[in-house]
Amino acid sequence: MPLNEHDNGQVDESFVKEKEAAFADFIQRKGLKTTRQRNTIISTFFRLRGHISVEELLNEVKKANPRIGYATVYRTLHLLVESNLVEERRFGDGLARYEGHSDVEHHDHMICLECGMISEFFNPRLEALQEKLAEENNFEIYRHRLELYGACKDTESCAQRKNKKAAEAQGA
Amino acid sequence: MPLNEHDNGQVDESFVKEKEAAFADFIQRKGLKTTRQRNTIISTFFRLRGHISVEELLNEVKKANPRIGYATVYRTLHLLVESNLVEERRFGDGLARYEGHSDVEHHDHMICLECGMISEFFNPRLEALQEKLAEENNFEIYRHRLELYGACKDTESCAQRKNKKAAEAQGA
DNA sequence: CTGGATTACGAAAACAATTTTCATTTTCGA
DNA sequence: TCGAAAATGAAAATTGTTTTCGTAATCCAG
Ligand SMILES: [Mn+2]
Ligand SMILES: [Mn+2]
Ligand SMILES: [Zn+2]
Ligand SMILES: [Zn+2]
Repeated sequence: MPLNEHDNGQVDESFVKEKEAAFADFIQRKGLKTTRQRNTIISTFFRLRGHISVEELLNEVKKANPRIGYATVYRTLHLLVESNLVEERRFGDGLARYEGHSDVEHHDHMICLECGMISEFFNPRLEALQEKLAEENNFEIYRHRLELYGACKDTESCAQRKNKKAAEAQGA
Repeated sequence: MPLNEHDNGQVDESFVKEKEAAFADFIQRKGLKTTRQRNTIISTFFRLRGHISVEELLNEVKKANPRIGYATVYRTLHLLVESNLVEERRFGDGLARYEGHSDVEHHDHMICLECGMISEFFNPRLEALQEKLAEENNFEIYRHRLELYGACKDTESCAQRKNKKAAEAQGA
């Protein structure tokens, strides 16, 4: 079951330019070198939406430059994470996913196990409660991850699909 | 109420017996066979505390029977998970960990990135709040995971160790 | 008790995601 | 422009886990 993003829509150019500049800055500060490949990769990455796997990214990158390989994509993603422009996610399907949108504002995820939809949410009370619990345990939080796995109850309901499956299993 | 990893106490025999019986039941119901190896593995597993990796378990198992191999340990752990006697966890270090204690009561985790300590907590308000947020998003939760990554602030403080490291990085 | 179909075992091979190696190319400051 | 340092890409290596396959153990019908 692929974790699909049901989100089309365009990314605006100024956003991409901003990220490219921030990455260039990071590269500079670290004394690394600007390369054609890295530029292609980050510019491609920030034009994509959602939670992108390495393979997805490489496929897109290859459209611009088919000679770019896995290693460089992996390496560049590590740099993006190190520069705080991108966050790595793992939703339990065995592959790393990367997201660079929503400006590194923290958020958590709900993952529909039926259709793969991933939605994001943020709730200050929830965050505060975590801090409170950490405090009580004499613990200092650097970061956290909260993932809700389940099914959407929307139109065409994934939750219903799940029930049907359960019923079939009974009958069998 | 954090049960921490460095807890040494003994596991009481009745607990182990109970789990062995429950597993035997499961094996029976599924029409599988009772084997010496599986018995060794589960009996070893339930005598261990904490969040056990496959390698840790295999090492212990080999003390009882050195001929048991990885494949059987993996296979038996899958059965334990399927039977709901054990839960699989992944705390981001790339390996699966298994826990069978605390009677499958749900709980979440705080992981100290300095000393590796894992403590467990449960808070009904936090759980309720998640349900409320799911409801608002028209989402049905099957399960969730919440992990707080950070540092303990106890004696000898891991948090302090972290600060020292940061200071050194500055100085360099 | 068996016989023998069924299931399990274990060593090794296969896998999948990711990292590393290494020969070659590119970058960039002196 | 030169050359040290860094980056690239193809391929090999690594890591955690799963599968294969020949052999062995289980267990129930007879
Ligand atoms: Mn997200
Ligand atoms: Mn736990
Ligand atoms: Zn859905
Ligand atoms: Zn600690």
